[in-house]
Amino acid sequence: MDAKHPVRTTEKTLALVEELMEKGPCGVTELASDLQMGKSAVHNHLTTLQKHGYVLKDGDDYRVGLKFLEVGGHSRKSMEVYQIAEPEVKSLAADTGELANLLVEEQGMGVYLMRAKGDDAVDLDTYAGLRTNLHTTALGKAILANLPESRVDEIIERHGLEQKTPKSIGTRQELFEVLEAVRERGYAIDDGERLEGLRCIAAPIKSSSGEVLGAISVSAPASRVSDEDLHGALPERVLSAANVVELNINY
Amino acid sequence: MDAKHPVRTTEKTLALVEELMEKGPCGVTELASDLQMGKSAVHNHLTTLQKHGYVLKDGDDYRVGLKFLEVGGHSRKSMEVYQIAEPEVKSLAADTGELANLLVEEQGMGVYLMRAKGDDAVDLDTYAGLRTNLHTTALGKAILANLPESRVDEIIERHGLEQKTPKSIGTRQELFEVLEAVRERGYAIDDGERLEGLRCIAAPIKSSSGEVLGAISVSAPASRVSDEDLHGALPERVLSAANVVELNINY
DNA sequence: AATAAGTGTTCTGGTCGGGAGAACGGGGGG
DNA sequence: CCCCCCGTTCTCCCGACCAGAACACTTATT
Repeated sequence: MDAKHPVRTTEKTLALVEELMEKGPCGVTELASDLQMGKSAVHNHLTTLQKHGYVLKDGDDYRVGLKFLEVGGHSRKSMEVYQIAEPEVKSLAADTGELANLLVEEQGMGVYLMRAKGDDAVDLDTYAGLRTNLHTTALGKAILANLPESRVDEIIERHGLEQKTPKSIGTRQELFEVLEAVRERGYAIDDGERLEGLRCIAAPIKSSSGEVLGAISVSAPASRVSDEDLHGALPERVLSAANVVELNINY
Repeated sequence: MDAKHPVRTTEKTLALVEELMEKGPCGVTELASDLQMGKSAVHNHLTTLQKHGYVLKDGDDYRVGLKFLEVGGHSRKSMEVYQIAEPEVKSLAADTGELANLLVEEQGMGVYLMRAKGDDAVDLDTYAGLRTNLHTTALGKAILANLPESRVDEIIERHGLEQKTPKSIGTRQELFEVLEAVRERGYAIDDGERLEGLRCIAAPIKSSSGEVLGAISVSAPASRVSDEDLHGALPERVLSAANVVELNINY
């Protein structure tokens, strides 16, 4: 489903925003050379974005503005799965003392909708809105395990199976074996695949018709998660949270 | 500082996104008639936005995607005042049991960066990213009170003094009197101006050079805030939270 | 001080692409 | 079965995007 008649001007604007996001605040000339555009074009785009609040000027540098947060925040707020799961994720974090997360799938990528920190939680560099490859996290695996096989293949084709660490899943074969195990267990595990020493347990949120709406997880340092915990009390607590959300969504 | 050579194509894209945000998911024809554009133009813009994750297609309807949350979330995460104030706002909410907020000023408007709910917190329809006129909230008044008079006048000229409720501040004169009182007290109050029965106390966060970086607040139903609390224990707790943030920002 | 080299901003014209309008395809209701 | 309305595709013309040059500053260097 590609754009047959892409609006090139809009694509330039978006490229500008994303470049500005990655590099942080910077000036017109630098952006122009990075994106191979003329200075005047960059300037026109930036002032247009500024006029509408999407970009701000700090002295001579430009940076992305909070208008994106308004649009994105509104979008998130209007998602049923967020509204219902939010309190559950918070209490999951409070009960376990660890870091709890909520992820949804969008265009084959995982998007963190929120994170809640318990009293002892590790501080990962995730944030609301962050995108990640589904096959690299427990959250993503919990979602993939509940998508039709054809859909999973589409996602592999579109985004590949990038290996973040040596432990990452690297082949289609390996992925499908892991997903089968997830389906049997009912929850997904990440034991140091994403980050050495970090253990993660995730459970899917499914609608009454069986469609996956997202996934909930808890992340904790391996030092606080014994091997028994990894397949005992912790998954149970995560599954129970996911279950409460499912019940509330399906009335 | 208006755009001298606005990129009209980009403005159409942005208008499309904002219309889509306000109306929620809807189809090409409806958007086209709302924005007085041709169907093909709308379609081209939407597919372009979709290609980059800013818009999604649900059946025949389009809706805004979470890419905005990624950009906005990244922008928020990179703000020093957010990084430092976030834990303080959370503990403010936990201590008081009420709703705590963090607001910053951008282009003359207030933008909520976050909200944290205590155990008894009321559930307002604010969300991270929401924009509000500064003169209508305690948070905004705490900020305005610490901006140069000329800046306040610019903001009045740009955004007016819209009256949300009959109690709202309606004239420049009235606003400046209120701001003077805020400066003397050190904190701002909203006693039912924004919402009948809601009381709100806000304190500014200032850098060592005296510049306002944002404001912190607590919102609670009037039934739980006695008149003594309104000028006693509660402001003290809010001021202390703001103070901790100031100390951490200024090292 | 005067110069040079960097910046962001403005201006203009040519040319490339955005978008109106018409045509297509397909799904749903009378 | 037909009709109406939807999203999508197509084509061609006119308008707008943007390269490049000129301008107005600030800052570093001589």
